[in-house]
Formats: sequence, structure tokens, C-alpha cells
Amino acid sequence: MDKPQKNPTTSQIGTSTPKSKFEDSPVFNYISNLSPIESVKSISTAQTFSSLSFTSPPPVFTSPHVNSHRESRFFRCHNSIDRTKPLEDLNGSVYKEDVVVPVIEDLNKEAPLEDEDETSVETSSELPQILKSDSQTPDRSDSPCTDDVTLEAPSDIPRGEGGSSSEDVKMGMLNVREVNDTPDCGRLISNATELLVFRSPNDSEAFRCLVDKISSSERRFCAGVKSTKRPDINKDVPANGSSNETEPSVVLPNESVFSLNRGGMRRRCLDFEMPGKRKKEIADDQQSMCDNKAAGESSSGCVVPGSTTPIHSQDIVQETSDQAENEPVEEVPRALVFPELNTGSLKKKKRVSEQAGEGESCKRCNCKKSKCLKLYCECFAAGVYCIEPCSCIDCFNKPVHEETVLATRKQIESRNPLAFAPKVIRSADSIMEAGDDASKTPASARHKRGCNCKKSNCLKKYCECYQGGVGCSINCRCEGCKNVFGRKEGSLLVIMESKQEEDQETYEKRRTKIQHKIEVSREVEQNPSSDQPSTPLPPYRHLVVHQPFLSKNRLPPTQFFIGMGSSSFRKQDSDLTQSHNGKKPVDPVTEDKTEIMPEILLNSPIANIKAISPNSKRVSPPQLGSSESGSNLRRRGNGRKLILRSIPAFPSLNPNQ
DNA sequence: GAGTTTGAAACT
DNA sequence: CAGTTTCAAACTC
Repeated sequence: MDKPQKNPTTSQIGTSTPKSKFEDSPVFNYISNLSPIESVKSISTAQTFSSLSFTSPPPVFTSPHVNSHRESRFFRCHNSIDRTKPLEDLNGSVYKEDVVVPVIEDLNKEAPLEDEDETSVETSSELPQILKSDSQTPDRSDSPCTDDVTLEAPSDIPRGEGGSSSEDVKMGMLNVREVNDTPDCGRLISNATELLVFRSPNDSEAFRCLVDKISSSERRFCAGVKSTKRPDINKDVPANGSSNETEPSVVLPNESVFSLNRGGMRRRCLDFEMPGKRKKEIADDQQSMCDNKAAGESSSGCVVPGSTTPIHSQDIVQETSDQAENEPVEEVPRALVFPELNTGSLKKKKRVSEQAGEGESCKRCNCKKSKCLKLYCECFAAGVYCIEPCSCIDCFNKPVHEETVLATRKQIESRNPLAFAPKVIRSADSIMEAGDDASKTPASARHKRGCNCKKSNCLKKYCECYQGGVGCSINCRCEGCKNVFGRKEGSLLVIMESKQEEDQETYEKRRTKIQHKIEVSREVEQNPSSDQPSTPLPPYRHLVVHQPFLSKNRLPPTQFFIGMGSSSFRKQDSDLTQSHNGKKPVDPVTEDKTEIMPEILLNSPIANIKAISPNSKRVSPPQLGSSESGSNLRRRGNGRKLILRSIPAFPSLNPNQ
């Protein structure tokens, strides 16, 4: 199996092979040179670290467990393949590798900070186990395999990638859960809930909550994990890994944030979480295997409630934070994921949810004719089984009918591969934003398909964009859009036009600036270090900060459309820019920018991120008129247009791609 | 809680 | 692809 392979490496590295050997090895040297961390680790952690770098992630990644997790996200692993492919692809690729790596890094870095090496070690070890197989015994922590896993991940995954973070988070979750089987599960769960929130399609709000909490949650999470794990870990884990790995828990939180960025990641988080819940539930009910399957998906479902987004997410988060300490109940939402099995626990959850106002957070449907086998059903659409709280009639969206569910899913997916993809796609920027604004800035995001509102003015939850806490985009065909999160192009155009009317002089100035920027951008390309807004390398924050939406405090609209065919989005985006042109005949500048930006953006991943930021795209909603927006625009001047262009560059989001 | 409104999903 | 119907959530009373 995978383990054997890993084990040898790990065991060798960790146990038998002395540091000296590794160090002597050319590989070791090479690795050490590559990573800055090494130097630190070399002393205490060298073994683990090196092993990580050496060992290939493959074992973990390849491990069936991993797969199972992914699959679990949805109703089943198998299913996941079809429907989730897009998502999974995103998740999957990043998932395994990313997860492992971040943890390791964090461990290395933080390990020293954290006192307990032992705990850290165990966590790392556990992670592998989890990754490999959820079901596997926790005892494994002792086994070298775990070490291997951790080791491997780091090497492959670069820190820089935000996506990885998600993985890490998941990993952390998993570890925690497994560990949790024990007492502290509650906390873990609470933490998990946060993750779930991220996952929710509506992430925007959830994301906010997370962001807000993250700082605190991380602490908790780490603390909880450590505390929980340590006892167990200590038992199993000897001094070895201890020093190295302490960090995982800590790491997780941070990375979790990153994970949020990617749509795919969300679900995973849910899945992982599910297991945790599941364990609890299982312990209580000893539910059948189906639960596990369902759990994975359900978890996602819980999160899903896109509509619930803002409110729910917040509520949930709060609850989690509060309850986490007191009660594990938080999981309620997840429980939703699992259908009938949880009944006992569900009640609890229900109560909790209701109290918290969470009801919304979890998906509950009220289907009467669809049998919960159509997208009409929120649960089904969210990839979650219906649960007790649901008031559905003739529900087939239950583990009992798993086959039916899967078949139906397949069918729907065949029709629309993205049918089960999150409706709201978030960009990596979201994280950044969150970081900036603990407030709640929703991550930049957009509705993948756009809305078609005619009477609600995109001011009610009828509007999926509004529901998801994102602004309308070009994709939207809404009429009279007044989406507070961002109006669609029409509005923008209007704004633009008005501006032009107001002052063409300004326009010309802008144009000049843009040209300027273009020049700058060129320079930037040559000199990445430059602070120019266009520069890809510079911190994402620039983008985020400048984005007008952020100023709003509300969700920054995202330009990012994920699952959707990127091509369409791009076109649309371009259309936006063009639309300006179209409606406004002018805007040669934009075109210029667009041309320039893409190149820059494409060059570096970071650039991509920037590109993602939707804000730029959306010129600025009505609110923009205010000073902030104006200032932003001026600052970037061209920046904004440039950013829009960059969007297309953002490849990673599209699952399909 | 019942009824209405709304827009997505499904169907033709 | 467009138009219509079905459906269930969101909303109102």
C-alpha cells in the first residue's frame, strides 16, 4: 500500500537515519538550500522536515483515504467523481499536497513557538493517517507513516499558494477529528464549523465570520487541537516528531482561510468536518457506513446554505465560538448533512440551530413534489442529504436512496456539469480582504451564472447574487439591478457614463493616468519589486484594499466565476470593459490596459490573484461615488481597468479547467 | 400559518 | 435558444 512506501522513507528518516545521513545526502542539501525553513529545522526538526521534503506526497495523496475524503464530500465518493470533478479537480490537486505542506511549514516555523513538540508531532502524524484513511485507527500516530506524510507535503507544495491552505485546514480538521474521537471533539467541531462556514456557497458572509473569528478561532483551534491531541499524542508520540510538528493545529487555521479562497476547498472542509461530527454521531448511534458517506456531503450541505450565507454564517460562527467551548452542539448544521441517522443528535442540533437562528445556516428543504431529487431542493442542490429538520415529502435525498440520489445527480450533472458547483464563486482575494478587514468583508465573489431578477431589483433573497452576498455581474440579466453588493454592468455603465458626462476632463486625465500605468506596468514586469498597482508580485492586499467594494464593508463583489466555463466569464468580463467602450464609445485605454495587464498577471500566480479581484471590475457601484472609491480609482487610476482584465487570467478557480 | 411573489430549474 | 411550466424559497399579511 501507500504506507509501506511512506513508512520506509519516514521510518528511515525519522528513526533510523540520523540527521547526519540526511544532511550528507545531496537531496537533503538541495532541499535545505531551497527552503528557508530548513535552517531552523535543521537543528531540531531536521529529520521530520527533511523527511517531508523527501518523501513524496504521493503516499498521502495517493492513499485511498484521501480519495475517499474527496468523494465523501458529496453523497458518495463515487458520485463525487462525476459531479464534483470540476470541484474536486480543484480541490483534489491542491488538496492533498497543499494540505500537507502548509502544515509542515507551519510546524517548522511555529513549532519552536509552541512548546509542545510532542503534540505537534502527533498532529502531523495524525494528519497523514487521516488523509490516508479516515477510518484508520488513530493509534497510527505513533507509526512513522504519519511523519512521512507530513514530511512529504511540504516539499511539494509551495507556501505561496493560497489553495494549499485549504488543504491544510482540512488536514487539520481531520487530525483534530480523529484525535477528537476523544473528548475534545466539541471544540474541534466548533472549529470545524467555522470551516464549514467557509465552505458554504455563500461563503461571503460565512467567510466574513470566519475571518473575524479566524484570529480568535485559530487560537482556539490550535489550543483545542493541541489540548485534545496532546494527551493522546503524548501517549503515542515519543520525543521524535514532537518537536517538529507542534504547529499543525496552529497552521491549520491560517491556511483554512486560504482554503476558503478556492471554491473546491470549501467542500472538503466540510467533508472533513463531517467525519468529526460523524464520529460523535456514530458514537451515539453507531450509524451505518452510509452516514459516513453522507456525512461528507452533508457537511458541505450544511455549509452550503448560500442563501443563508450572511446571517447563518455569522450566527454559526458565533455559536461555534461560544458553544465550542461549552457544547459540541455546534455541529448541528453538519448533522443536517446526515439524514435520518442523526435523529437523536439532530434534535439537539435543531434546537441549537434554532436558538442561534442557525436554522438557516443548515440547509433545510420543504420540497413537496420534487422528492428532493432536483435542484429545486436546496439540500440536494447543496450535495447534502435531507435531514430531520427538513419538511420535505417523499424525500429520496437520503442515504437510504443513495443510489437514486447518485443517479439523479449524475443525470443532472450530465445536463449541467456545474449544477452542483457552488453558485457563488470566491476568489483568493477574499482571504486577503478578510485579513484586512476582519470586519466581515466577504470574499470577492460572484454568482456563477448570474441572476435573472426582474422584480426584486436584486435586493431580496430571490436574487441568488444577493443571497450569496455578491454583486451582480455581467452575467446577470437582471432588470433594475440595485444589488447592494454590486450592481451589474448596466449600473456600472450608467455610473461610468454619468462620470463622463460630468467631466470628460477627468476622463481624459484618467486616460492619461492609465497610459502612465501601462508604462509603469511594463516597468513592473521588468521590475517586479515595484509597488505599482499593476505589479503582480506585490501583495494582493493592494488590490484588496483598493477595491471599492471593500470600502463598502459589504461583500466585495467577486469577479471570479468559478466553475463556469472560464471562457464565458472572460468574455463577459472583457465585455464589461468593452461594454464601457460600447456604451461609451471610448475607453481605448481599457483596451490598452487589458492587453498589458494580462501579460503581467499571467506571469505570476500572484498576478492571477490580483486579476481575480473583482472589485476593479466593477467600476464601482453607486456607493463608489464616495470619496473612497474615487480615491481608489485615482490611485489605481488605470488599475481598476487593468484588474478587470486580469480576471481572465485566473485559471485555478475553474474546476473544469 | 396561509397565501402570495419571485425567480431558478425543468421542461417543451 | 427561447418560451413555458413547475417548483420551492422568500416574502407578506
